[in-house]
This record gives sequence, structure tokens and C-alpha cells, in this order.
Amino acid sequence: MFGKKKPLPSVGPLENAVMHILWERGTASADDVRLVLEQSRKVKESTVRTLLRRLETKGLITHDVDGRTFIYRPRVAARNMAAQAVRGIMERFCAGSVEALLAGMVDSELITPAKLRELAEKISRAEREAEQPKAKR
Amino acid sequence: MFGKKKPLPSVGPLENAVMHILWERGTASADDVRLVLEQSRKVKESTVRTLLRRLETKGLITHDVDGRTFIYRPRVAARNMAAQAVRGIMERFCAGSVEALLAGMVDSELITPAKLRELAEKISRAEREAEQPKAKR
DNA sequence: ACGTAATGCTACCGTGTGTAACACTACAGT
DNA sequence: ACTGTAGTGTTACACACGGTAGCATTACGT
Repeated sequence: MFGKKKPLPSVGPLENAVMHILWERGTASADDVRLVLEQSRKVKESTVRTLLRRLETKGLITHDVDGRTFIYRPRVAARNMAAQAVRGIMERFCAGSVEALLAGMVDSELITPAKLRELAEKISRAEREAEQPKAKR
Repeated sequence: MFGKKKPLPSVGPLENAVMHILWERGTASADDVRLVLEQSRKVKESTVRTLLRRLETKGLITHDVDGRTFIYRPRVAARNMAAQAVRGIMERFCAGSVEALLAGMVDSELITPAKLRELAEKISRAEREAEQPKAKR
């Protein structure tokens, strides 16, 4: 009911890496992020800050202030971003048909029909359980 | 077994529109494409040709020659492109987990659990039937 | 008061996409 | 045979975005 359905701001690979870090840790300062990134690549402080700022501008993350330090945190869950992206793809390639999308995934061996059914049921089950308690959220 | 799993060359909106036209018609000459595009926007011949050429360079389409006219045609099915894109998304956002992806889709109301199960079964059924005949393709 | 840690601003470059002019080639009709 | 035209190839430019980063600014701790 609250779905924004916005086309999702595009994110580059590095930006995405930053998102990952935030998703994994929940929160992180600019320097935290840089430290993690440095484990695999060379990045300057300013670069990281720019990335974080851009991400925030795009509405993907937000921050609290702890003293003089910004503690960043994702605004959208990874799965939701994924879903938004998938939505875009569906519209682009499948004329909005979920069926075509799933069929294509099976076709391209992203998932087997068996696994698909299994997951479908698992999710259904989980959903049903989540619905029973009156507190939906 | 033959899956290329290439990151899929990125396509812009207009290029995508062209792909759509090809997917819908199966084949089309540069001018055919232009005529369709003109129904909604202003495009120059050269522009269309450039798009087609680039698309071909990217390996997304191909062409036969009819006299002096190029008859373009998609090299990849829409569903497969979709699947490749989804694969990318899965890797980016869900650490490759199909489950997380599907869960996110349900979460974001791209699909209901019921529909998901329904489709899963439908696809399973179709797949099973397609497997019986020895010709897999 | 000063130094240091943290942030904000601004900019540059490479790439991809949309756009298109212009050059080239070959078939068709007179 | 010659030329017009339809069709293609080449080349280029502008713009937006992502990666990169220097420098200015601000504020807290000592």
C-alpha cells in the first residue's frame, strides 16, 4: 500500500559495494566504509564520502549524527531494491509479465522448476504465518 | 549447459525500445524500426541506424541481407535478457540468493504468494512436458 | 588557541547513449 | 551508360553518470 514504485536510481558498481557494506553492517561511518572497501581496493577518503553523499542524495541511504561523525544506514532493504530493479526489468523486457520473467529464469537456468516450486511454497507458508498474528507489522 | 552468463551489455531506453520492436515483429528493416519509433517520437534515419548497429555490435541483434536492405532480428529472447538482468540483480542485491529475490518480490507486492505458487506449478508442468520428448530444443 | 578529524564543495575524466551530418555504394529506370 | 535514390558506413558531438580526488570548511578535544 505504501509502495513507491519509483524507477530506482541507478547505482554504479562501487556505489553498490558501499550499499552492500551498509546492508551487512546495518550502520557505518564514512571511515568504516572506507576500511572495508580498502580490503579489496584503493580508495581515498573523499571518494568514499562522495559516494555516500551521492547515495544519500539518491535516497538510498540516510544518516544519523554521532558527535561530528555521520553514521550512515540504508534506507531501503536490499530485497526491496532488488524487487524494484526486477520490476523495471519486467517492464522493459517482459511487458510486465511476471510469468514470462520466471519462465525466462528457468529457461536461463537461474533456477530449476523444482526449486522454484519449493521456494514458492516456502514463501507462501511464511506469508501465511505472518498474516495470522493481528499485528501485521 | 550452453549458458554464457555474460553480464549482459547495457542498453539505453531507446535501444531498448528498438529491441522491443524487434521482439514484437520478429524482424524489421532499419526503416521499419524508424516508422514504429516515429509513432511516439522524432527520430532521424541515421539515429536509428546507429542504434541498430550498436545493438548488433553488442551482440543483441543480427541481420540478414535482403537485396540491399538489412533485415534485423533479435539474437536473444526477451525473457533471456530479462533473466540475465535478474541474475545481475540477484548478485548485486541478494548475494545470489534466488530465495531472497523472490521474497523481495513478494514483499514489494510485485507478485502475491498465491500467484507465485501458481506460476511455479504451471512452469514445472510445462517443463516436465517439454522434457518428455527427446528433442530438448 | 590550535591541531586534527570530520564534512562539504567542486571539478575532471572516461564511458555510454542519443543525436545526427556526411560519405559511400549499388540497384533501377530512362 | 548515367544518374538518382535508397540503403549503409563513418565519424563526431553533447550530455549524463560514475569514479576519483583535491581543497575548503567546521568543530571538537587538549
